[in-house]
Amino acid sequence: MENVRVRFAPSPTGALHIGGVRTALFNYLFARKNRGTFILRIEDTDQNRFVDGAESYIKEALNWCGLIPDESSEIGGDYGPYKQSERKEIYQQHVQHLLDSDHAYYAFDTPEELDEMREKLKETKATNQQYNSVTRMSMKNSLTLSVEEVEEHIKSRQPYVIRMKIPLKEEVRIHDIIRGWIVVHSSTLDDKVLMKSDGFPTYHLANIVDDHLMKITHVIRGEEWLPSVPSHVLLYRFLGWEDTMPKFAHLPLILKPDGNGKLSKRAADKAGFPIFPLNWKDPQTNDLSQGFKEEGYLPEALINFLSLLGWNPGTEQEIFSLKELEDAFSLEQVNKAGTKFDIDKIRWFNEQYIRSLDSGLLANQLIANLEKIGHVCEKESAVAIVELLKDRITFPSDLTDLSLIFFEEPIFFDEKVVRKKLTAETNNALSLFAKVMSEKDALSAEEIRKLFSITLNDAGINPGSVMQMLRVCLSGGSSGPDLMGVMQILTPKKSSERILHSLDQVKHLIKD
RNA sequence: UCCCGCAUGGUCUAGUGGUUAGGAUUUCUGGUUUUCACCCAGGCGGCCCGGGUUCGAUUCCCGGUGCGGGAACCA
Repeated sequence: MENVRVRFAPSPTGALHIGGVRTALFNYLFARKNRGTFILRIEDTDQNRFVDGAESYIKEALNWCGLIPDESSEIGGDYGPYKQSERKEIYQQHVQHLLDSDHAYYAFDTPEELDEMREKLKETKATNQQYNSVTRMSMKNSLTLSVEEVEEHIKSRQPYVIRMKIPLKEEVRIHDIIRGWIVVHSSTLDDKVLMKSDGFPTYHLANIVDDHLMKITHVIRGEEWLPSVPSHVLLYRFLGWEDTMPKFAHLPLILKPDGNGKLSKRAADKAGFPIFPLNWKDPQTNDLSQGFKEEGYLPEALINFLSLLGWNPGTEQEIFSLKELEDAFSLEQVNKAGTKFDIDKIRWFNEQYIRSLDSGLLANQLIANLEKIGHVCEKESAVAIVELLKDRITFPSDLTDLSLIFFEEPIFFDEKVVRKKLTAETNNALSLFAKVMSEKDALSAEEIRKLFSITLNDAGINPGSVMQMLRVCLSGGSSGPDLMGVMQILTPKKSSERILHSLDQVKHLIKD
C-alpha cells in the first residue's frame, strides 16, 4: 500500500468522549498496521463553541490511552500548522479558486431570511427545505444580484458567506471501505456553506483542504459523517483533487446501552458509567465528570474493550495488547451495525488486566489508600494482601474495602450463618483451634491448613463443618478471600485472639 | 417529512446456498476448592417479517418493518 497517512480530527468543544477515543484508536491502529503516519489535527473553526482546556484534555486523554500521534501541533511535522485556526489564509486561497471557477458563490441572506425561506418551503410542502440548486435563484446571492450589487454589498461590509454551488442533476457515487458503493443524487444535496461570515471555513471546506494538503490517504471517522461525503467528493472534484482523494471508512456508531440513539454524556450518567477517559471539569458549569481512569479502569482495558466495539480479529482471541492490535487490525473486519455500549464487558476486561498487574504496584496504591483512613500497612503484608485479593476485584480501589478485615475487628456477624452453623461442638472446635494457634508465631497458609486439619481431625470433628463459622469469626461475613491466607497475614496469634473474641460475641446464639 | 445507512441469543460478535449456526459477556446449575474466588463442565437463550430465485435461503434479489445517522454561518 502507498504511504498511509491518517488523521484524528477532533474539535475542542469539550472533553473527548469514548466514541472519539474509539475513532482515534482505529486511525492509530490502521496507521501502525500499515507502517503509516497518525496525525492529530485540531478542528477549531467554530469560535462560538470553543471550550477552554478542551484541546489539552484531548491530548492528555490520547496520551493516557497510549495513542501517540506522529504529527501534531506539539510534536510538529512537515504538514503544519495542525490547528485549523492557524490555517485561515490557506482556506481563503482555495475558496477563491472555487469562486473563480464558478463552483462557489457569495450569499448575503441573513439568518432571518433563511428561516423565512425554510418556513415558506415547509408551507408549500416541498420535499425538503434546503438552500440548493432550485431555491438559490430566489435568494440574495452573487448568482441573483448583479456584479455591481455584489461589489457594493462587499464594500459596505455586509456580512456574507460563501456557498458551494451544487450541480443540479448529477449522480454522485462514493465508495466506503466498510460499506461499499453508495449513490446519491446531487438534487438532494444543499449548497453547503464553505466560508462563514466570520471568515472561518466550515468543517466541509477545511477538512477537504487539509486532508489534501496533509496528504491524507484514508479518512476513518464516525458514521455521522456519511451523509456529507457526497458534498465532499464534489469539492474534491471542483478543486481538481479527485485523483488523489482519500479513501473513506465510516465506523459504526456507539449507541446507548438501550440502543436508542448515539451514546451521550446524559445517557452514560443515567446508566452510571463514565464517558470521558479522564476527569473533566466543565469550565462553564463547573460540573465534574468522573473519567474512566479515575473510576479505576486501566487504559489497556479501555483500549481492548473499544477495539472490539465494531471490529473483530476473525479469531477467538479477545485479550489484545495495543501492540497485538497493531498487528491484527484491518478495516475489512470492521462491521457495519451500530454497537450498544456494554459496561459489563469493560468491567470484565478490567478484571482481566488487573490480574496481570504487578502486585507491588497495587500494594503501593493500597498502602496509600489505607493510610488515608488511618491504617498502617507494611509493604510485605500489602503485597500478600494483594496476592490474596487480586482476582476478586474489578477496580484497584476495591482492594481497600476488601482488606479492611485485616485492620478492623469484625463488629457485625452474619446472623444467618451463625444461627445455622454455631453449635456447642463448633464452638469447642474453634476454641481448640484458637488455642493451638495462639502458641504459634509465623506460619504459612499451607502450614495453617495442615494445623487446622490435624487439630480438628484429632478432636473428631469434620473440618469442613466449621469452615463457614471460622470465616464469620475472622471477618464477620460469609464470603471473602481464602481463610488460610487470611490467617497467615493476620498472624496465628492475632487470628487466635480474633476467633475467641468473636465466639464470645456470638455465643448467646449457640444452639444445642 | 426527505436523504443515507444498518439488521445473528439481553449485550459484543464469528460464519455459511445444505452446519446440531460457533465464541465472549451476563445469568443459572454442577464439579473442583474440607472455606471464598479463580478455574473447569453444562444449561437457558438467536439468524426482524413477507415474497422471489433455488432441489434447498440466516446467507442472493425485491418489498415491508424496526432501529440508527443526517437534514446549521456545529463539528
